[in-house]
Amino acid sequence: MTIAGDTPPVLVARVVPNVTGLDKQFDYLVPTAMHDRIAVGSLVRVPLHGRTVGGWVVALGPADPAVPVEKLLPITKWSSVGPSAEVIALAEWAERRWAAARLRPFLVTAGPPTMVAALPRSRRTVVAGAADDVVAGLRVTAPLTDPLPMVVEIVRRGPSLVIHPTPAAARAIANRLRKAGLTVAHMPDDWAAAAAGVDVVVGSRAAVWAPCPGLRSIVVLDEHDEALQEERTPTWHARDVAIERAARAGAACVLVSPCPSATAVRWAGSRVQQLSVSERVNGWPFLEIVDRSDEEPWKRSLLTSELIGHLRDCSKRVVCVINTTGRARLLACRSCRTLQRCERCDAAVAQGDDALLTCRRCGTTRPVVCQQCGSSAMALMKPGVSRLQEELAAAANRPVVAVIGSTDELPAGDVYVGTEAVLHRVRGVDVVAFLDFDAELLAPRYRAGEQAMALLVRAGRLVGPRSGGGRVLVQTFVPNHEVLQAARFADLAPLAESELARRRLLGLPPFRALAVIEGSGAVEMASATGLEAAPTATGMMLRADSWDELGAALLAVSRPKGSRLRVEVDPPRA
DNA sequence: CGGACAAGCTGA
DNA sequence: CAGCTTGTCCGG
Repeated sequence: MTIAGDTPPVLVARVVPNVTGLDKQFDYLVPTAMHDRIAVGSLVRVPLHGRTVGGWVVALGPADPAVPVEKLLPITKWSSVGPSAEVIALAEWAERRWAAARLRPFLVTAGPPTMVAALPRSRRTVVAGAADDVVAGLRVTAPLTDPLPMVVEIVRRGPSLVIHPTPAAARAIANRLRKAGLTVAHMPDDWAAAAAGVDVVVGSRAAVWAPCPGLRSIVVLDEHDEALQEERTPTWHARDVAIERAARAGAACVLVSPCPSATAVRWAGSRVQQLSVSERVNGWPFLEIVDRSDEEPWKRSLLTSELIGHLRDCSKRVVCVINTTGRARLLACRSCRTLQRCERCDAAVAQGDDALLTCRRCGTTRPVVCQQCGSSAMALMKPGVSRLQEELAAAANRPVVAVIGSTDELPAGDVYVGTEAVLHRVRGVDVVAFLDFDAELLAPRYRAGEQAMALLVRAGRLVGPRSGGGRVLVQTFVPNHEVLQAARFADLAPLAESELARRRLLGLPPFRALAVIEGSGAVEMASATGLEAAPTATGMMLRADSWDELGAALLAVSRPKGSRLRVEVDPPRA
């Protein structure tokens, strides 16, 4: 028999330690003195295995009758305000959605970058009006549409999260919203201000986890951009988190893109807002399609006369994009015409910047000598950036800068050549030329079409509107490809429809769920899930009817011990 | 993760 | 059998 007041109520906190590699949760006693400070989400310090570690409270409640209270240790210290209980629940959803089997990475992303002892005063100025709620759904813009008026209109209707894939663009949007008279928290630096309450919280993908009390809408700009997905596992995607978070909060999710992903199109259904025809046409750059299919096969060159015309016009700044690095990806002997292959594993050899022939499969290297006849004269069947720099410079009669994926300062120049990464590094360009666009368009990835379209959008933003003389030049053997036709006529609706039909037919997202498992033990783990599995070049591909089913199956199997496995749900490179 | 502890190998 | 490495287990 217990007498009320005799023993204080026992409050127990479930804590996720902030320790990498320790994917477990532990229960601790909440000392009476901390009852008013500790909430779900709080950052605390707890004793663990003889040391003190930081962690997050993810649940609070009475003691579990099955576990004697005497076994529990008390929380050492309250450290900081943390994510709200809603965000903790969202993280638990994401843990399953991306089969993470750990909460920590989501909590790190959602939490404050430095400890927050107390929240500042709320700076919210807008008052949510129930009558004029934001319409959730997809807004299809054009590459050159300024999204700010739309964002301001949405933000004025209640507390909002605005996500942009690029940190620099997010910062610029934050500044412009401030100028528009709104109170803004820019993530991650203004975490405490966001938690206290502002009109709008702005940031790149991690900001989808930001605190935002009274959340009314989430706007995801450039929804198609792959930078919205985390590249490390768990490979969570800010668009999918935004959709779930808004649904849970009863807020409106607004996805904005000139080239929405199939996922966005399917999610939106009939809730799609299009621009007017004139806004569309003016917002898309001029696309110049160079049809290479009637070239004589033996004369095929990546330097078409259309491209040379632009290169020789010294008033134009030109960026050439080719997704082959080094000097060549494929070579043939000029005297005996043998395709050069690896002497050890038979794969085709490539020529890097060092000029040696290297096997891209097994790494074997040899000097430039034909395996068949010993000649050293090679035809470059698939030339790369280094070789094209020389060819382009000769054709242009002016210097050409090769941009090889580094973070160094970009040398000044008027003509550049590089992989698609060059599109992130230059500005003020008149012409972007895709030398071999078919490598993007027809790439063996199920999202190749939308990825190719995203490149056209990026290029279009670099060159500006057709009225300013900007050009996106595309060299292709498939000029009638639906992606090119959609961009050319600034009308993506037919493309979206056929893309969805194809995805449905082939059982691909957003209709079914995909994951890849890579590393040793991949085959065993894949079969243990009981899901539909197929081998890929580097591992196993799994498929399920829904993300729920996929996540549950992946979490249910224990990883074979000693295996070094990497599980990617919704793999970014599939 | 990081400490504790057990099992396995080596040299005297 | 001390001294060392390697592997497995566990934490509230």
